Amino acid sequence: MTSRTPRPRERGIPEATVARLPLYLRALHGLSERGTPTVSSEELASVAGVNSAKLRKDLSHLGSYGTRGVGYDVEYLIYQISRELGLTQDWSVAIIGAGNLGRALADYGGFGTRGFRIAALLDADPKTVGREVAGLSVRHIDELEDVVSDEKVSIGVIATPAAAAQGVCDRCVGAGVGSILNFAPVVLNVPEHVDVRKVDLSIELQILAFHEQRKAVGRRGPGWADALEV
Amino acid sequence: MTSRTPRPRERGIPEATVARLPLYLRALHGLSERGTPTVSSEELASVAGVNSAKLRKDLSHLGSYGTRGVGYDVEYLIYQISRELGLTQDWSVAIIGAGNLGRALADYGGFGTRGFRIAALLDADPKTVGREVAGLSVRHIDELEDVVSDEKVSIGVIATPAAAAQGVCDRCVGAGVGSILNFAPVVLNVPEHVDVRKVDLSIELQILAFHEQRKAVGRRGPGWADALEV
DNA sequence: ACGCCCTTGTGAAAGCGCGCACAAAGTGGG
DNA sequence: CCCACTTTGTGCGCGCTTTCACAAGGGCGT
Ligand SMILES: NC(=O)c1ccc[n+]([C@@H]2O[C@H](COP(=O)([O-])OP(=O)(O)OC[C@H]3O[C@@H](n4cnc5c(N)ncnc54)[C@H](O)[C@@H]3O)[C@@H](O)[C@H]2O)c1
Ligand SMILES: NC(=O)c1ccc[n+]([C@@H]2O[C@H](COP(=O)([O-])OP(=O)(O)OC[C@H]3O[C@@H](n4cnc5c(N)ncnc54)[C@H](O)[C@@H]3O)[C@@H](O)[C@H]2O)c1
Repeated sequence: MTSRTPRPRERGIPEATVARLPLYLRALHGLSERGTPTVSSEELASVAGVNSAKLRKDLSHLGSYGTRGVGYDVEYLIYQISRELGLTQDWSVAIIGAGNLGRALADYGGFGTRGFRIAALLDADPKTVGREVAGLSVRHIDELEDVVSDEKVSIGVIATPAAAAQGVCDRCVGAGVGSILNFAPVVLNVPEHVDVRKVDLSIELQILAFHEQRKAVGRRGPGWADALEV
Repeated sequence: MTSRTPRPRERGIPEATVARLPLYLRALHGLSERGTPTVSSEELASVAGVNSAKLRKDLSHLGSYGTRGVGYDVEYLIYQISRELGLTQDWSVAIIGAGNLGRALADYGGFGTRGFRIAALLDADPKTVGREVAGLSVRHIDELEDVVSDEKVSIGVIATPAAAAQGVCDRCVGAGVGSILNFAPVVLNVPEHVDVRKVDLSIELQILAFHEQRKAVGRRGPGWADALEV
């Protein structure tokens, strides 16, 4: 019981922690640019918008990289978090669907800054294929398998209409893509070993609407909705 | 104990449930379009990609809208969830920042379909102001307060560069906006009564990279990283 | 009218995540 | 060298979330 765990980083960082590490990383880069050499958990937590105890516990999952009485060395912590997240290597990303969203993503500078390289932008529409976007020529969707294989693409970003998303997803998986970021408003079915994350604007707005309505009901006085009930 | 709760919907639906209701709603709309009259928790859960027990517990927070032995009436459930989320009324949304992302959002049809109306698209750049996007003329950021007040905007979408986001956010809050959807990679500080949700591409990619790296380590055999440790 | 079968709604248990509060550990001053 | 001060790393309890498992409830066939 008192025997300390031999490995600081056993196996498996809590998912909630993983989701916050990029947040810390962003905050640390901000500090780094301002030349700050060290930072306390209190300060860093404040910048990242989280509780300081949570921050410390999160970081403790990577190892003991802080110095008691001092704080964390900014550069060293950036390196450790980056390594843990796998950002010390480059990742090739393919964006499928060169519509409004796909083009905005491709054109977005912030992508490349963290080691993500846009290997290709693909589309099915002949009128869109060949078009130049952000220094990339839009390629035809049938080149997907070649692109994934040649460019070692491991992350696919789906920005096609909802109806086409599952089909595109299947092709990505078949070609060897291991992770998918889905913008289309559908639930994608994938094999066990493939990770999917979704971004859904509409869902976010609906959640905001719910809370907004709650506030409105509060102002109006509770109980008004009873008139609608049977 | 056996006395049934007088109110089916006491007060406060769990946040995790609220976040899934839009998912169910989307699935139900799909079923509705296909003319399906009723659906069981098992089927609906499958379409929405969740566990059926979780679905039933989620729905039970709104009331007892199912029929044992049969399932849920699709249209009725759509209405109940919509009402709970506050989608039976319209919400005015202002998009601030008419760059790549802001224009893509404004041009996105799926926005309006769930009762969200884009009241205005604003920008600070004189070259962008006046430009026509998706039937809207881009207005100057200084009109923000007027727009919010005149159009009863309660939700603000921030699509400006990170450096401008907090300032824009403050102006939104000052003008009376109660909810903010933030695309800029910064943590926004807002008063207690304002809700903020964020969408961050870069974070999503980093989370995917983490898992991708894990898979790679697994294939390569564990323990290889020890060589880097002191 | 009755009983079978299906599905809901929900206790209960297990799991996970959060944050308090504090001991341990390292720094710097005298 | 020692002591006071600062900050980390974490044990612990609490509340939220998920999942199981099943009793209660309702339709439908006979
Ligand atoms: N634009 C937004 O702000 C926004 C917001 C939320 C969600 N979305 C979702 O993102 C997706 C894309 O949105 P958008 O506004 O860019 O749509 P869009 O219609 O502008 O672009 C879709 C593109 O996908 C291409 N495409 C269609 N089928 C394809 C296939 N099988 N393979 C490859 N490409 C194919 C089309 O040719 C088109 O260029 C949609 O699912 C939409 O619901 C968009
Ligand atoms: N494009 C993407 O795919 C993407 C992805 C992830 C995150 N983001 C983030 O979304 C935001 C917008 O991205 P983008 O690609 O559209 O950038 P962009 O540079 O194309 O557009 C930003 C727009 O905001 C306007 N602006 C600047 N200051 C303003 C102010 N004070 N008030 C009003 N408008 C102002 C600019 O004039 C410009 O039109 C950025 O913070 C970016 O980091 C974008």
